[in-house]
Amino acid sequence: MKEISQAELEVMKVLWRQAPQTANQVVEQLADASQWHEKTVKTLLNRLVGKGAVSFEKDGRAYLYSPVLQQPEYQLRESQSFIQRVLSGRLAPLLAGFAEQQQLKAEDVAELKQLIAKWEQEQK
Amino acid sequence: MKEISQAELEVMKVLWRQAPQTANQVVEQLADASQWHEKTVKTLLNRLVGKGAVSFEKDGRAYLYSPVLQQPEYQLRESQSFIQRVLSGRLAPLLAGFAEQQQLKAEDVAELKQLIAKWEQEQK
DNA sequence: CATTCACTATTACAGATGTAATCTTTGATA
DNA sequence: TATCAAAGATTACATCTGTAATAGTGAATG
Repeated sequence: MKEISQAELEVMKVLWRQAPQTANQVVEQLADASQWHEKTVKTLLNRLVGKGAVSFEKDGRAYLYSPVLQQPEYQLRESQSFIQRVLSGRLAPLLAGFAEQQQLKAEDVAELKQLIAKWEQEQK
Repeated sequence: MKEISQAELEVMKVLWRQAPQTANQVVEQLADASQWHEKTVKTLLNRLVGKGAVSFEKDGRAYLYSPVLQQPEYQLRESQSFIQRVLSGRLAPLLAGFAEQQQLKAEDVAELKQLIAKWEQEQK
């Protein structure tokens, strides 16, 4: 799988929220947030198909697009490469970055606690 | 400060380990690890100077290069942007992935606990 | 059935990036 | 002092990216 660019990632996010979707559905969602022209979004969709990250099936005149690459896999892969490349293999600086942004919500903390509990179970 | 590309980052890492260094010192360290031609490394150094991430002072015929952008700042900035761009501001999915791959280390968990403790302090 | 739309496919083009090669300058050497 | 060699500066060139515009095609409409 080829690398996915930043602009392409925004398109993937839309497809990850819901799939399949027509090009126009994707365009609409991105028009709000990003000011992108319809043609731009369609180019990005095409490139993603070329890269094997998105597939489509015909539905009459239009196509229905779906992600091939799934978000959890993408996030894991990118995180691992980011941690190696930028953080020299250490997760801690990333957590620190998170802390400084002060954007932890109660819900997140609960989730993190659960993760820790599970992890500690497995260590025994 | 402009973005630093992946190849440029490798040059920064060498300068972060030690500074100042001549172009040739940098070249030598990268020749081992990366197969880069001398000219390539010098181009990267130049681009980094152009981007304001590296400075130099003359030392006779050669230049001595030093990082302007420091590694901790770079790591923090990149981490925050990565958290937003790739993780949509949420840490849990990433950690879940790591846990699943048994890549979560005790050190990471300790850091995570601290993060949570700090958060809980702030809530009071 | 001919024409027009609405889609997709193809093409465009400038700036960034990877990866060097060539040009210019200047200190070192014969 | 004239020449050479090594540093940095400039130029090169294919890809990738961001951001569209234009061309082609088949389904819907008059």
